[in-house]
Amino acid sequence: MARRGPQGGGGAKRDRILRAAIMIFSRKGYFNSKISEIARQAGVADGTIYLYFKNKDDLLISLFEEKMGEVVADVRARVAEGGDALSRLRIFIRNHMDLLVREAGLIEVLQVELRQSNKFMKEYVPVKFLEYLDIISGILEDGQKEGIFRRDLNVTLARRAIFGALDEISLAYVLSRKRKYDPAEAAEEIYRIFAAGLKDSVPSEGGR
Amino acid sequence: MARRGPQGGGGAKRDRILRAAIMIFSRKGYFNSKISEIARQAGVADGTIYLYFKNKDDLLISLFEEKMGEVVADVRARVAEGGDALSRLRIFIRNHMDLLVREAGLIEVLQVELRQSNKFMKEYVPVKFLEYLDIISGILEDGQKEGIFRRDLNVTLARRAIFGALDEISLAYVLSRKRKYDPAEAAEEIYRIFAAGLKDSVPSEGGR
DNA sequence: TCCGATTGAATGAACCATCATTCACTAAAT
DNA sequence: ATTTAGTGAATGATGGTTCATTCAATCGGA
Repeated sequence: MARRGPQGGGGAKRDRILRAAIMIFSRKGYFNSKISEIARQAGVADGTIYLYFKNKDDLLISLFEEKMGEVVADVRARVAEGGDALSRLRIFIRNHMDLLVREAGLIEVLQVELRQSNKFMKEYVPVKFLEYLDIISGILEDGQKEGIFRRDLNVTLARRAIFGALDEISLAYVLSRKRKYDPAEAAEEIYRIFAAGLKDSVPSEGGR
Repeated sequence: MARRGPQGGGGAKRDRILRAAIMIFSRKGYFNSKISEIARQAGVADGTIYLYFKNKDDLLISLFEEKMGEVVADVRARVAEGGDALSRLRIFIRNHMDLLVREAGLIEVLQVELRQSNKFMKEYVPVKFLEYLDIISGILEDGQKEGIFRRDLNVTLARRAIFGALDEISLAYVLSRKRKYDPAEAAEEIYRIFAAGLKDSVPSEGGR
């Protein structure tokens, strides 16, 4: 079970391959990336990759799960430092945007390939990604208990909205080479929108 | 210029192919869809596709531009019926969610392939998609003039946030076969969040 | 210490299935 | 008869995967 390469554990070579894959996948996308390119980038032979990964798909999945796992563990720790739900929401948002700088390649792969993957990996469930979303749910539910957020807020929907907003802004950032805005400022603006949006309510049969 | 098939204009056969492509692309994704499958689905021979489209990429791009063009024109008309910025925002959001039902396949293709396309079509700029985003900007700017939305709102960021939220929720809807929520209700919840979020502000050094 | 044997990681050329694309041909229309 | 739409089998390129072989490290007997 869970045997995954010559040494069995997390070898340096395995990690070199994973890093190379992030680099190549993020540049060209999964389908346009060749195993031989990844091998070259990692400084190993084509065949070596198959000592550590079952096939090309497995390489992508391992990348999703392992790297995303690190990200999730990291955010959890950071968010735990926050006080009330509002400040924790802010930390979460801020952290997400900071990831763009720290882990640009990884984020780029996740953003583009995670969607695609549903189409060609029928069996795969992105566990770690769901955990990431659960962190948001947790904050929202706590906020309701604390009386900060609306009680009738649909948490499932709201967490998706928050993630979607962050994701889309990250995407725009990553794609435009111009870097039109600063991630930290963006985080603050997004925080303001949601902090106000989750808190108060607006007449349901609104404007004219 | 813009010659694109035997009849030159929008033939019925051309449209059959486009519709078949939406169907197949939405099921398997661009790279896993075979021209021969699309041909079979459309009831034409493989070669016929090349009478109407330059190549596989061109088929995808045409699909983006033409179908998205129809969508944009349609939303523009609907939004124009609204009164103030708030009610127009609500119409826009509601319309987006309704599209999920009316144009499920198309939406699915756009959501998944638009991101990918940046990686392998270096020259392609998704004009119609940007127009869609511009509709949101327009609403937001009007809202500022009307004194409904914060003057210091970063419109570029906010429109991305709104689109991102909608897009992510649509994605969840499309992917989960369970249909956990109703698009109309989802639209209302999203509207409430943003209506409140764009309007009021929250102390910038919040929390604690 | 030295040397042959054994082990398993690493290699990369070759294999072969998969499609996108082409084009010689047929059918229909004018 | 000539032109144009449509066909679908054949072609050629591509690239994931395999596996026979090489190489280095470790081991044990003298």
